[in-house]
Amino acid sequence: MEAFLALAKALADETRVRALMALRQRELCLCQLIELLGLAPSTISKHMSLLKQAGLVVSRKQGRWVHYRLAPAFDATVRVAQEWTLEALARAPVVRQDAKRLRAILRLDPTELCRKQCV
Amino acid sequence: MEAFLALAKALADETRVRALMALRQRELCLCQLIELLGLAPSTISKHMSLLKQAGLVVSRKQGRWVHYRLAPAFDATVRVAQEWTLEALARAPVVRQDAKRLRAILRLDPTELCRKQCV
DNA sequence: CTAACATTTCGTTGTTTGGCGAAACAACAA
DNA sequence: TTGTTGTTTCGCCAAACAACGAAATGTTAG
Repeated sequence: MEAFLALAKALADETRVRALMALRQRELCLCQLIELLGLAPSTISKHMSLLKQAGLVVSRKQGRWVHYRLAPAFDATVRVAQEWTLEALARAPVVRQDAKRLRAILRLDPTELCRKQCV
Repeated sequence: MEAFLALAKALADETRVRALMALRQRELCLCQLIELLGLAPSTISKHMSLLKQAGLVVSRKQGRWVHYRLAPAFDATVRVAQEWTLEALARAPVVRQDAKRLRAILRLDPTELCRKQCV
């Protein structure tokens, strides 16, 4: 029950599901998610931490950067939650818009991107 | 996105998913859910209203009583949400205990139940 | 009609949650 | 070392939410 509620709560916030959808194709580092979602670093960090605790994403530290990607779901409940979300939101306007903006963000140099955010 | 978030939020509360699980086999009237879940009538009513708005349950008015049952899910997103929940929580201790208590509630003599039992 | 009763709505209260900024932390660079 | 930088933690505030009781609603019984 606890694990299920953690999943449902993780999916009950628009910012978090937008982040989740952005990870569909590739892993992203926190600064890229910050740029995409337009919220404070501490806020995004907290959201990603919640998604991680629920088992929906995993993180990988590479130097100073933390990369997030969809969790390989060994657990059936997590896998169904992921599939449910991906399927339900694939055509949502916000998600499509994010996908477009993400392509632009990925064209930028990650280092420059982070520097830009520090201003 | 709105409909998805309504579903996720509806499933992000233990009382509501317990109610949902109790409706697996048969429809129940509000007073039976009140008895099962042990909360105030107004609280349960509000929870059921939320589940209904999300599309997870439907209600049927019969006399003074309102019966709730799982919604026949024509919408794929709703159906997957229902299946995800039913599958994930089928073996949860609280849910099993509720199922047991529910059998007792359904066995109670209507007269003794005064305000709680439905015909 | 009036009374009784199941349910809903409304207003209040205490808790949870999402947001931010400042400071702490961690990893690299000079 | 010292400074820079990406991320996280902490403390705070405002909004959202779950719970209750009282009052309103709607329905059947007398």
